[in-house]
Amino acid sequence: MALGRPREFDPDEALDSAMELFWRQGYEGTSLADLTEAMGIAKPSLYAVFGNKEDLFRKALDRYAAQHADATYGALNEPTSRRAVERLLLGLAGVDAAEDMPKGCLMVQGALVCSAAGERIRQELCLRRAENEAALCRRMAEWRDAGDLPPSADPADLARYVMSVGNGIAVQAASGASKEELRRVVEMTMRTWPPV
Amino acid sequence: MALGRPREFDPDEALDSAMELFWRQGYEGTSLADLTEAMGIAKPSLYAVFGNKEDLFRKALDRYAAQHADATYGALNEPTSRRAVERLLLGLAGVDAAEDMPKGCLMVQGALVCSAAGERIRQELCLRRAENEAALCRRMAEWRDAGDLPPSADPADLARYVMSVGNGIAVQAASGASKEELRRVVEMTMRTWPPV
DNA sequence: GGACTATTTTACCGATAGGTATAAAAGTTA
DNA sequence: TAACTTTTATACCTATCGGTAAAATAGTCC
Repeated sequence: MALGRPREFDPDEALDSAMELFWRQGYEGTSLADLTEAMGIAKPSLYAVFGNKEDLFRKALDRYAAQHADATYGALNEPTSRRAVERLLLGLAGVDAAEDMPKGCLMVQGALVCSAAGERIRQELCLRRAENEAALCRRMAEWRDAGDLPPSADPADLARYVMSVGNGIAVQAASGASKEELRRVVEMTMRTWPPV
Repeated sequence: MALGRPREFDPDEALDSAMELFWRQGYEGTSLADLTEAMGIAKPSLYAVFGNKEDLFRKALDRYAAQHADATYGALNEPTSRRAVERLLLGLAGVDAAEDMPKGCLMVQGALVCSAAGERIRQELCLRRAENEAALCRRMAEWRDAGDLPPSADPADLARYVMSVGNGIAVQAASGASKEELRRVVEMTMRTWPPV
């Protein structure tokens, strides 16, 4: 096995570097020259292992989800909406304002708007955000049906409200807000949960 | 007066076109070719009247503020925090999801992240968002001192919380949320105001 | 009508964008 | 050692980026 010349770089490490760069500068704000320099490889190696720029971004997005976002969305497993929403928002605040990582959320600032060339990536991010909101919406319905939320509560409205706060936290983080400041935003949101 | 060949385009109309394009595609996502096509003028005319791309964006930002944002922030003149915050958030929702305009907020999505070349514009937007939050913070202190908010209320925390919801609404709008959906986010936020 | 002035059009600039062809290099297998 | 396979580095491709020089054009003033 292991035919041919062995690869000189670790694809996972290189993907981490690409992810951090996309996170910090966005999809269209990151050039292939930026990427190859940060990843420590040349363009042909990048294309051989990761495909084109769009493929690489999708792989970086998957890695972002696995390493940073998924644990936060594990909050949906909490038995009560209060504990879940608090854990979710605190998790987002922690990821968005971590000391050693880019500020903000890759799923928000990776391609919030873009040129025509980046439209497919923008829609991909829109879809992922919508999926997260839909998952939260389904859980809201379960909590309501279990009596954890009032029968009059609208699951879609509650999910959209929580994700609005979460996305707002992402913008505040990208603007330089500290983790402690964001924690206080979460605290104020939770002080009045549920808002019905 | 009026020496020389008369200008064939209306600078205000051209600036409106540029503003809408920056609003829809962001600072770096909008090329000079995009701009000149939408504005209906050639590059030398653009440079003569508006300066370079960065100058043009700043002028578009000023026009955005004058035509769309300033009226919303007039909500700060309301005598009570409840009326002000509700008017502010409803105003943002209305601007961010207006039918005939790009979705979202230029001050958020104009340059939330960018390449090194756009860093000055990103900081300019950060500064403007911070100024808006600071203005809201000052009003919160006044409302608190006037007895409209509890003495324990922290103006900075309240302002950051409101702007988080506002920025979250901007992201939701850019993701396709309708004005009615955003209106319900505001309603839930106001149902528990103040969150102290 | 001619001089003057500002705007238009056209063509162009160097730098960089994403992407690839080619061939040298570094291993494994026989 | 020779054949084979994969990755490497180098050089290059076309298109587009932001920005500008030069000349043609369309008005006003005398």
